[in-house]
Amino acid sequence: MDERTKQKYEARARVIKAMAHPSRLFMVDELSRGERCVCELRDMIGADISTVSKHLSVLKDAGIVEDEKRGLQVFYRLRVPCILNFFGCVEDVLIANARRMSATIRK
Amino acid sequence: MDERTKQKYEARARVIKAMAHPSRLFMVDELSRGERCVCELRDMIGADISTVSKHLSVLKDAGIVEDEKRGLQVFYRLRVPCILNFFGCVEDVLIANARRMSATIRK
DNA sequence: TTGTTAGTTGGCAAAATAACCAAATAGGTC
DNA sequence: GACCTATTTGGTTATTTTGCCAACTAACAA
Repeated sequence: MDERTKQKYEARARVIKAMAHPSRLFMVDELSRGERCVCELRDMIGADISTVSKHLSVLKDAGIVEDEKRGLQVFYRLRVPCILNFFGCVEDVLIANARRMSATIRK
Repeated sequence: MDERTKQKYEARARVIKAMAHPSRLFMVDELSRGERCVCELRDMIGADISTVSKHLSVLKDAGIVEDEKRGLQVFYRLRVPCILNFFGCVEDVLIANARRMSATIRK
């Protein structure tokens, strides 16, 4: 694998890695319904606000969300809505896994 | 966030996390073109075969690939082809990022 | 200017990942 | 059986990721 190809997959992996956490996945899903401020997400997730803020900055660094400060609050929104296509397929994988599990149990 | 919701996002995150590595992303891409044995993937990736094997077992545990032993070799193939939809959107994010970068530089 | 609220940043300890080597296993060949 | 080859598994070390707390900044209000 040449250097250029390697870099291509590293760049892709950075984006996917940014979503590879339950809280961040939840944020993406929630932001798909419209912008939210950090405090709203903190209330929904129930973690320390500094934790939520860091998760959001991971998504922001990956280019998945963007932020806008209005008054005291910072609102985040999805920058690339197609990111939602992920969920459909991930769900398919989970459904297939569930089927496999029950098939295994029956054996 | 109630326990059930939390578990839903944890399950999704496990699938996405399984793809969140350059080598594993490459494997998924490569397997989309047809099944490959471990040694073929090792040759393409250039890592130790034990490393490649462990990456494949991560994908397998997540339900993304399945394996079949034939003779001495073990062949892996995609179990859920829709996983490829990921790439299109990830690419969109990267393109948007590149635009943002050059816009920032111009400032 | 003092206080209050919303959010970010730095630092730290715990947990999870990654890559390699060595050893074990499994399928074949001689 | 002895001997390859392909792959998996166990163990170790290095690196990265997480989550919390405390300290800091920004916007606004009294």
